[in-house]
Amino acid sequence: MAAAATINDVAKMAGVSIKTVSRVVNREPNVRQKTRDLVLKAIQQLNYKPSLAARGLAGGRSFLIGMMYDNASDSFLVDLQRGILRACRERHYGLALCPASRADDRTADLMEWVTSTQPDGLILTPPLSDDQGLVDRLVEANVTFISVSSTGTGLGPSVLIDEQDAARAMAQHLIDAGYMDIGFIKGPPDHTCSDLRYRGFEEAMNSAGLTVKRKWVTVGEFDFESGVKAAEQMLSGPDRPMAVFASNDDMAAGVINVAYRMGLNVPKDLAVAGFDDTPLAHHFWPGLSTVKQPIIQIGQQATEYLMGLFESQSASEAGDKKSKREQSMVLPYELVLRGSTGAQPR
Amino acid sequence: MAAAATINDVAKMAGVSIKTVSRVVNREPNVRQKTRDLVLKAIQQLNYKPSLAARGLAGGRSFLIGMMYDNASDSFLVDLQRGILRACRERHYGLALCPASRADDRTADLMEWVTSTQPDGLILTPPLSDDQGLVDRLVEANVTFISVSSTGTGLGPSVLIDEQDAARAMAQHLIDAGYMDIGFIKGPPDHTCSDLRYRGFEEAMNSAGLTVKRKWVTVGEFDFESGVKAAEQMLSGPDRPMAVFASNDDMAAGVINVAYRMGLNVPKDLAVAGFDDTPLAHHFWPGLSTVKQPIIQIGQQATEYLMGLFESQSASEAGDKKSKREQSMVLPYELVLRGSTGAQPR
DNA sequence: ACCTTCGTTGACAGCGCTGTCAACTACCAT
DNA sequence: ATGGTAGTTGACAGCGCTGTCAACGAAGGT
Repeated sequence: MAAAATINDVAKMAGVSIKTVSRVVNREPNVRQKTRDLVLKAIQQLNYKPSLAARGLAGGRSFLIGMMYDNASDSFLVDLQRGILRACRERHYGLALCPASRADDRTADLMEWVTSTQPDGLILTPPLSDDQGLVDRLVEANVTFISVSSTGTGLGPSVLIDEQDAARAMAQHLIDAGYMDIGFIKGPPDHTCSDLRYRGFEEAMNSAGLTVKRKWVTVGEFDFESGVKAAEQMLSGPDRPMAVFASNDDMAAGVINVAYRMGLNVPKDLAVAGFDDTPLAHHFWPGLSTVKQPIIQIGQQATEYLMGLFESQSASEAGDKKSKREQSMVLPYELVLRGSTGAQPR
Repeated sequence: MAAAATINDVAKMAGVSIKTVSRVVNREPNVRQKTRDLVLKAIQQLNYKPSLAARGLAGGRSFLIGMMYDNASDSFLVDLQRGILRACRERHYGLALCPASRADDRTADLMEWVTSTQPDGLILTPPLSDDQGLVDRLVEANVTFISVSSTGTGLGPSVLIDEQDAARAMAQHLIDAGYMDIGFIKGPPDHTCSDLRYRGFEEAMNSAGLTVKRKWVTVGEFDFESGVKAAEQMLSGPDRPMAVFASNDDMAAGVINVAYRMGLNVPKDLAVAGFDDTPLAHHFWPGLSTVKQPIIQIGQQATEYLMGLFESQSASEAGDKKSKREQSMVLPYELVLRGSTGAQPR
């Protein structure tokens, strides 16, 4: 393993003290431009990379971003990681993963992970970001965090899309395509997005003068099986909807699956729409119309925002914690229309 | 943030020196059982977790396992991470992710990541584990690594299933089910498993006295689109196979997709088999018959093996590097039979 | 000219741990 | 007893970096 250059080498080469190098690396103020250039040049020439371990040990920080997740879809996790890593790489941060356990006392487990890993900031994915108990403990432990794809509990900032508007737009698309009788499969109530997506659907229906039939609204678990179950229930009676809007793709896949089994043609006999644009969505025939969240971007932005948070926090220390809270960053979604709602064949 | 206990606290509580605590934490020999118990008790009571940063800095190690990947399927990545994390957690190691860039000089990029992150060990996933250029550079840089789900280049150990036998078994299943004319979609040639899977298929065909028709063997890219392309080609002529065995699920999904479009009933008109058991496989109707690799277990075992490697390496230092090489660990696969090959409906 | 203030820089301690090495304790064979 | 060996423990330096604080020089006010 090639011996990596240390801060000492850089200092010697630039003819300054190691402290000055440290200042340059950390973008601290009060370094003359000339000196800074000198140091930067030396850093480049030696291909110097600061040691996370040493920085962490000396500075009392870990240079780690934590990502806590549970139960999320694989593609969501991988894309989010991609975004986070992209942001981390520039600033020489590392990513520490924390999959939630299935243990009884999950919150305690997670908090133990936090205190033992000591990440400088934490990214929460749903449904953890909607877990009031967990969030309370995090605030109490003074951990800087941000949630993604969820409004969260109102106790931390978040990066997300306008879920309600996205659902409204998709429902509108169904209505525009001539589908009047539309069923809806909600997500589990512990995800705040479940409610928002439903409200968007409702909004579109109402403004089109259509009524939402109670018996065509069911609750699922965001997984394939619950989509199957919901569809079986919704499609079995003589009075069945012309379209089903599922709160996510996995459940929509379940609906399509049931439709096939019942010999229904999609989209002729039944239109189906999903949410999330998982790889699944375009592997189906016909392709599944869905809402695409810019997950990678969400991950990257959330990470950058998070870093800004704890860097400013340690600078000003006490004080304006509250001012930073409750802020959220809304990114644009994309309606992806495929064959399952009668759009172009793929 | 609750102040975490340090090694000093533990030492004081147990009435020993910090060095002894260190020995216990690191499972070093030559500590009396009585002393060890005393220390362990103190560790438990204080809920002491050693600081990765300090350990790394002092010991010249990073306590990080690196995971390098490129282009793998999301579910593979997430499951592998799960396994690795499981192994890491016990031993207080961290996981550092390194997604390969699309850059021209990918190898240089990866090596830079290695020298800057300094993981104690590296886990390579296909196709990186089959990249001779990369592996050579790793050996040269004296990095301890292991590959998963791939025989690799013969330069490092690996943890995997018997791909050839698995493919043989699946092909045998098709033959037993009465399918005689079977097409095959290979994976890309830079994955060693592509060849192995094909050989297993060939083996089964030959031993059943069936001939492999050249025009029914195509090469794909392990993605959905290439499955579509291969299927279109294979199924368009008047002389088409009764079954298609695709080297992975994504391509098999492409085949099923084309079958639907062409109005073919699966499995009546066309049986389809895949490989990997991605979530996709049971989201389709009918369910896709496939081979399940115990990915989580592979990740865990690979990690444990890897740790054993570099721990023994630093102990004996020079010497038997070669004896450890070329070893591989074979885990059992599972044939998952679903509707797409005429097995029970789901 | 003087003192003040601010911007710029470096000396130095120490973060929590491990490696080295020396000391000390058994215990065995002579 | 005597020496030798192996097992057990602790003192201490130092890993690469940052925080603190003090020193220095330049700019501005009187």
